[in-house]
Amino acid sequence: MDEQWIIDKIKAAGLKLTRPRMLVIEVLRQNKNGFISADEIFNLINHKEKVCDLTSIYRTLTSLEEIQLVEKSDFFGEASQYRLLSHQDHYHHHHHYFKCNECGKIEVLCGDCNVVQYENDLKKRGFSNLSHRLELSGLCPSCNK
Amino acid sequence: MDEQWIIDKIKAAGLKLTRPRMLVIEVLRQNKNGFISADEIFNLINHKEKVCDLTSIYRTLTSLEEIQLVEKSDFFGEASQYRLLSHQDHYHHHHHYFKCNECGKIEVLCGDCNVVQYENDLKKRGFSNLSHRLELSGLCPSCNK
DNA sequence: TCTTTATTGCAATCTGTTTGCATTTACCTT
DNA sequence: AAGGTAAATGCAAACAGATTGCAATAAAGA
Repeated sequence: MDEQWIIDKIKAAGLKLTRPRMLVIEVLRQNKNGFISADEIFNLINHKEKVCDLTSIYRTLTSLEEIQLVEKSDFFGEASQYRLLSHQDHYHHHHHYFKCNECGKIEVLCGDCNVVQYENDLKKRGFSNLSHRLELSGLCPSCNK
Repeated sequence: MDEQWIIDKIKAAGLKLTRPRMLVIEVLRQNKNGFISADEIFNLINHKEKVCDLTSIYRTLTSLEEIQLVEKSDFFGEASQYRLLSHQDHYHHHHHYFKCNECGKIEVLCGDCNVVQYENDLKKRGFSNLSHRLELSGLCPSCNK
């Protein structure tokens, strides 16, 4: 594992650099930009021999989410999916999601967010502290043939 | 129960007018425009004596969702919530949702949908069959004081 | 190396939901 | 109004995803 900033961030948060954590991070890194479930992480880590418990994976993911290294997505009531936030994500934090109905893959869409207009209208109606989540689905370019 | 169109719709779908179904619909009707979980429905129905099983409530909700009398919402990984679709909803079917972080209530927001622009951009990039779901959260007008 | 405290593995538990199956009920036919 | 049939029910068991308690272990500062 190279990415020093990840290690720095973990240490800065007062968390220990343990084996399960390193394994989880390594899997997340290899899954760059994609989402993956706790169970899938578990299977990838343990496919040769059992080296890490599922419980520890959940706990690791929760910790890493707390220090903003990981983002959790609950997409349409299915098992939660996780992804490693990139260095940039920390500063530019808002995303939209696309899930393909064919291959099931979840993509992060980086683009303009015109929902902000909508939020402004709501503020005028008395709402506050607004945040939102936009989830799209359909067919992704590769399944759309 | 008055609303004849509900009964008509159930019969038209070839479903029987059973007691559990009537009870569930009655609860949903009294909860007009709001979302409610299977468990809450169960408790409302059975608060005096047990007259209907939770299993039947789930099955009823599934059936009613299939014939588009009920809408299901999986909000941020919590228990699924359901609401009765109004007569109009059948014809004008797209909504956005707002969940208050304080009181937990989910509201249906009827308003313009400027996400359509965004979908058009995606179509140009090869995506198709797009649909979306917009979930907002924050403080609702009554909790925002 | 020693000590402390966080973290782990395991088993048990939980919540929300679904399934199998024998019994019951709505409702169509007569 | 009674009877037959397929659909719907209740109950118990199973399920999936996730969390918790606790004793054993391991990371990292002294």
